[in-house]
Amino acid sequence: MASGVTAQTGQRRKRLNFDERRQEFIAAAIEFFAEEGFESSTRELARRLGVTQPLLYRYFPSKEDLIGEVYETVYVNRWRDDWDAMIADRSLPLRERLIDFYDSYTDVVFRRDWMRIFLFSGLKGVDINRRYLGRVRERILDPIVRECRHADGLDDLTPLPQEVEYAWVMHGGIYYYGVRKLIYEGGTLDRKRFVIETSVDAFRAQLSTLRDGTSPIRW
Amino acid sequence: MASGVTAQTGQRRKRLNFDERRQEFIAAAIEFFAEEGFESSTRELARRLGVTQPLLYRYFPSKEDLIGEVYETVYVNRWRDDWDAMIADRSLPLRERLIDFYDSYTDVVFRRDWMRIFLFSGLKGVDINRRYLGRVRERILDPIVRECRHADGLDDLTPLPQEVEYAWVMHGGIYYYGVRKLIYEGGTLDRKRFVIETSVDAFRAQLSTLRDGTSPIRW
DNA sequence: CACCGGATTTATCATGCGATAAATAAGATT
DNA sequence: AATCTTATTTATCGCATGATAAATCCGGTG
Repeated sequence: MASGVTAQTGQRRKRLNFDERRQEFIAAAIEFFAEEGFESSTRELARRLGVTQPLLYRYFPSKEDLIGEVYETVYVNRWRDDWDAMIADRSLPLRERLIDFYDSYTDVVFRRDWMRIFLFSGLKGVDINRRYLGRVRERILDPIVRECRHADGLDDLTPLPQEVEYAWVMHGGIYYYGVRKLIYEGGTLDRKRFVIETSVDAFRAQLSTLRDGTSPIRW
Repeated sequence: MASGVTAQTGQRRKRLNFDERRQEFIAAAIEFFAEEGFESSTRELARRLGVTQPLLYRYFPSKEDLIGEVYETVYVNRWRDDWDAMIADRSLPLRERLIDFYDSYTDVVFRRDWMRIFLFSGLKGVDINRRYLGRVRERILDPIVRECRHADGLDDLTPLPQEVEYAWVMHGGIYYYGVRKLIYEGGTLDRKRFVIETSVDAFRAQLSTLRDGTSPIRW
């Protein structure tokens, strides 16, 4: 088949420069590996792209390098830098901030490709998942706990370990809603708003009782 | 190498009957596939068992059949039938029942092999995950909500959809604690008890406000 | 001891994989 | 129009995979 003509449609395609073409391949790789797993073949990926398999090796030295680009694009590029500000903007009520943040955050992660890539790479034991979760803790959960402490009139904003652990539980509860709907049930996210509001409210209420020691467990 | 002598140690092994040998293979397959994924080779599995690869086909018609046995053993055989009774035993306080149940439930699912098998099979899109979650809902979450309604003095115990959805969130929060520790962080579960108690307490408190409509969201 | 039957291994097939080298096609440059 | 450049394809290598058939081993039985 001639170049500049896609395999599937036979349509003429504009010739892209190296970087654009590379990005096109990465985008297709995300979709492909998210659905089929990283063990799927470069031949099948090339077939879906309408090119031959050796062409991929013109743009990426190895399959593992291509997968690395997939990680980078999904985990790093989709992270939104305004999340910090959303959480910390004290001109708004804390409840509103947390709900707005999780609305925005789940717009990013409640996507089939994001979740499946995350699950696949986590099972491979790649270090990037650990790094991502470290970032969640530092830039999301710690700040949330700090804002809660501030809203509750505490002077020392330093998060207690049990506060962070419980923030993980709230976070996980919301996240697992997405996993269940998108990965297991294949359904819609029409109760996302309810889940976020309920989780945030329950978290805030429980966090105080956790702190002032009325909870039966202390560390 | 002669039969009855393991490949690795050269030790003599007692000759097992067909069913015992089969179970031995399944147990090894669980460990192996949990760690390496279902795409890993039957040759490597056989190597770890100290037998040759074609021997597996004496006990299982195909790799897919062996994997089916893995599912069956992990999902069905490890389910404990006394969980229903633990949740419904009204001679004990509800809080205690829920905590005891989740202690027991997480003893089963907070295991690296269980979780990884579940994640791998879920990503494969096998139907067994959906069936498992259906069972969780019917035999765990619905009963929990019913017991909460009973404890709150309601006559109609029929769970409302938002009650069940929120029960899923609590369940997911606890579950995700295990995933995070066992899959991503590779750490210990030393805060399991705290996570369960906090989640259960927050759930019970939030469930009432959810029900009597003080929550800002209604369906 | 001789023999039978099932457990296990050896040998092999067809297929698919990641990767590389060489040939070709097509747009850009002069 | 002729030439250069590079994107893309064709051909191929070495290796691993799931699966099958035939040979071999070995414990149990007479």
